[in-house]
Amino acid sequence: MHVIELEKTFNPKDFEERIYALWTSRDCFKPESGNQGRYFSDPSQTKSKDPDASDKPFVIVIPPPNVTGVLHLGHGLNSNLQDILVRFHRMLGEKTLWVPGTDHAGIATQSVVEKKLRAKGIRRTEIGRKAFLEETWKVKEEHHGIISDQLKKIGSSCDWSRERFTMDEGLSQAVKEVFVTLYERSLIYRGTYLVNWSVGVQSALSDDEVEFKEVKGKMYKIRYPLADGSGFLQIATTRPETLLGDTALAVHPEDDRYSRLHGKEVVLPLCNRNIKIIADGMVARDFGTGVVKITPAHDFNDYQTGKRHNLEEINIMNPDGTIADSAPEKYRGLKMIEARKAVIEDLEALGLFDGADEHIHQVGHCYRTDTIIEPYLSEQWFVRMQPLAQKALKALEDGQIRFYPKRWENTYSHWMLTIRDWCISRQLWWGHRIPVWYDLDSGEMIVSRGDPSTEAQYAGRRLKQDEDVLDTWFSSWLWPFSVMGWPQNTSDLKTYYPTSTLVTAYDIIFFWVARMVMAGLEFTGQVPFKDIYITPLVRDKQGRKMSKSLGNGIDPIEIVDQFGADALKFTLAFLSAQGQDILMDKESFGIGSRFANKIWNATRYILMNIEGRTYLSFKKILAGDFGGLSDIDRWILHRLNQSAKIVRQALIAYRFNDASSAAYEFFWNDFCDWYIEASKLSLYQGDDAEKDRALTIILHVLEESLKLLHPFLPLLSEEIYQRLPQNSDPELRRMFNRPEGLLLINQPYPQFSEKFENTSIVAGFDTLAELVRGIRTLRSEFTVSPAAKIVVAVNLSSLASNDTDGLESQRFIQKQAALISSLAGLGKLDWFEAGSSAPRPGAIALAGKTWEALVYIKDSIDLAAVVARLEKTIEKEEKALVSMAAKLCNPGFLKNAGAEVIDKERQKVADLEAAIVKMKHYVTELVDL
RNA sequence: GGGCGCAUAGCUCAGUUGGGAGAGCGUCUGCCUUACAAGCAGAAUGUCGGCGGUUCGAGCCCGUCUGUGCCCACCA
Repeated sequence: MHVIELEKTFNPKDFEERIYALWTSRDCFKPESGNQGRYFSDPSQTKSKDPDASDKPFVIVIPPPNVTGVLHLGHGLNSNLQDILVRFHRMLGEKTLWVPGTDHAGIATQSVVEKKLRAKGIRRTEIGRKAFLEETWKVKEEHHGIISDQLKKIGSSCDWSRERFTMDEGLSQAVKEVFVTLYERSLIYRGTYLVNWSVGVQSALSDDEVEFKEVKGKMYKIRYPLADGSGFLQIATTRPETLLGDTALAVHPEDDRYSRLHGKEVVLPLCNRNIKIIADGMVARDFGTGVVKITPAHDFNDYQTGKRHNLEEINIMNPDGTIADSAPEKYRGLKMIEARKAVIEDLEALGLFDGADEHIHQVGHCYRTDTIIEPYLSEQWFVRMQPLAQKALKALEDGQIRFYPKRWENTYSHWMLTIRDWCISRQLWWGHRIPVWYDLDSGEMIVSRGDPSTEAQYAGRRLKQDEDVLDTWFSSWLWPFSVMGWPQNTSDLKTYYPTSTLVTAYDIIFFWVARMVMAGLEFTGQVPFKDIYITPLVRDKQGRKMSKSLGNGIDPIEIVDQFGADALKFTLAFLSAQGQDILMDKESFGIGSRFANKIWNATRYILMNIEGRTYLSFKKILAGDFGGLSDIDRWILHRLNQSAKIVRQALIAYRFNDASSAAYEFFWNDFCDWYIEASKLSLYQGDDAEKDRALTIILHVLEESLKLLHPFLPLLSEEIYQRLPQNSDPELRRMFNRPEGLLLINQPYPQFSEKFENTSIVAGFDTLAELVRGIRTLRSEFTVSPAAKIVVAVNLSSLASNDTDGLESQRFIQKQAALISSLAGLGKLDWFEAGSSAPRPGAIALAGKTWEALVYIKDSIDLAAVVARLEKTIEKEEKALVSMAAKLCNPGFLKNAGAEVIDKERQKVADLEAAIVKMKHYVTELVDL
């Protein structure tokens, strides 16, 4: 065989970039490449379809990261899980597409650019909208490559030829189309309402963009003198400065304390205006004094109350958060917080301030700038959400969409049920400008897909486009179909929409997931995806979110540099238990790193042995040629078969930790620890024919393992796959009619097959493993050097009948045991009979379920320790026996448990009893020794 | 105030139809055994948060309490 040895030291840097470049150079990530879709698009294809493969393409659209952002570990996790799914489905033979792209992220990006300008002493208002946007596009272009390069660096198999940006030409078209259509369907309206105003951004926000935080504040008690001079009313407020905009006081209609005051007036302190006392059910009688100040323009409750009572709405705030001219001159221009202080001081001077109590309450903060949200009266655009929500709710009820884990469905429906209209206008420059024009003369409003100012129809009219832009999510919610070319009926749209699975974190279920379902249903009549996998959140070991301010973030690229992309990917998958946040630090990546190293070295060992060997036909070996399969071969093929089943089931159920750990356990525990060790019998001691036979099988199992592992360690598995002789040697490829090329697009995913199922072989293996472990433990107890050869007499007569196969198995196990546990030799089979109570002097007896052995160790140093250990075990087992036996005496158990269960229990008790008897027997012997 | 999670080995967590408790890391012991010391072999470690219930049988089902985290919500 053609020899390619692996470098002694595993270094992912040697191949990661090269392998990724190889994939892209062959257009592997395009759904048209390789074997993708082979089972259904080509009628002449004779290969049978994978039982787990769907006839439809498998499609994922990436949750577009912020274009000016950098990859954080959350992206790393998210992209990795998508990559695993995509690679798995690709190998199932489905046509597979993963669409990458980025989001223009209005507020975040504009802030970045503003900050940059400010560093140069420039304000955006100084350079104007046009220049500012040019600058922003420049920044976008500079940054754009960062995220995609980082995604490439972690091995993401996205189709880069289909990369999109939320503000590119096509997507802008989609946004306009949607805006105008919704307007035409009366689902978009404009009006003056109280909205969440971010003073930091100086823009309106949607309800979902407000984060409520617990704040230690004060409850101020203020006197409002009655206008008729008959006294005063005390009110309590957390925001005394809004007093300047009060237009009423309210009491509960049935509150006897105040019923005589309904309709009377109080003098608004500091403003010298009279305001009415109204009765309204919104007032809680038992809170404070039962009197509430009403400021319709600066409080959401008061706004509603104001509407009910037709109160005046006095806006006392400027967009920048300072007091407006509608307030008394003294306070104008002060920031709200400064005004608070001034108001309290002035009230105190007037004897109207009754002190303040500590008060903890929830205060809305801007999710981007973390500044306090002010309710602010302004003219904005809104989407009427209820009609959309109804459809989206029904889609969940009908089972058209499904969340993993399922509990997020409650979050989704709860949001849908309590939904309010969506404020979509933002007072920013960076974003999709609202496609509405106003005739400056007539005031007419023109909502248009095109640009009316260039259309003949509007020639000669003075038109001005709405100054505002749309909420970023107004383009994101179209993502699954806009990236496919909608509103054009493109072939991509027809082929790849609706998509299959959405992979995202729970913090954007409202912002994004829910709204995408709405938009999908409204504009395409279909849900945009069927499965929604909600990823865990990555946290530090203390359970805190990773953030810049805490400095506890982990840079995925740093991890790639230190451990390799596969180590990053494998570790994240391994730790991704469904519905459980991941707590980790840098050291956690040792899991993946060590595993990758293990795979490398196992392969290295195998490749070191191929010099001069002949690669045989695995099929023929299966058929019994070249000596056929040995028991241990049957066992590893059985385990591989089982593992393929487990991994597949886990991936289909989005159980990434189960999938990756099943593959891990198979490779490390079964393949490396046992099978490769056992192979040394053949590779070191066998004749040429045996070496060829053994190596062919081991290469086969290795290759299957690489396929199994590919979704989790794509770069490494591809690299090694390329180096296996059956793939690197053109002659072998021709001879065995093997596909040329690449693991990721040419090879099917390992699948379960009945023909490799072999439960009886598992029993044989268990005997071997038990025997070997027993001998190893003894060695360890007696501190016998691993290099020292010892003698063991083994009796396996209870293992199998005396037919040829049985004897063959016994001999095989003996040889394997001798090899794996470094024995000098083994006694003759017939030397030691079952149940013999007279072991030779100097021997220590061992026993398992189906075997007994005598281990000759002359240099025993601590017999007492062995006896003690054995006695401890006996004690433990006897306890277990008591409870198990009790079960069998329990009439209830015998009556209610199934016959099968009872039989199983009986067998277990019998086995345990026998084992205990044996152990006791050995203890006496040991003591006598 | 409502809703949803989580409490299992020193740490981080698995445990999918209820049938004698598991992994990784860490710890201890012995090994540089011609693939791997990023390794190998062996060992120790748990009233599965408390209490009660259902059941022949509960880490798993039900109730309740405690601790803890998140989401939603107009008590000024």
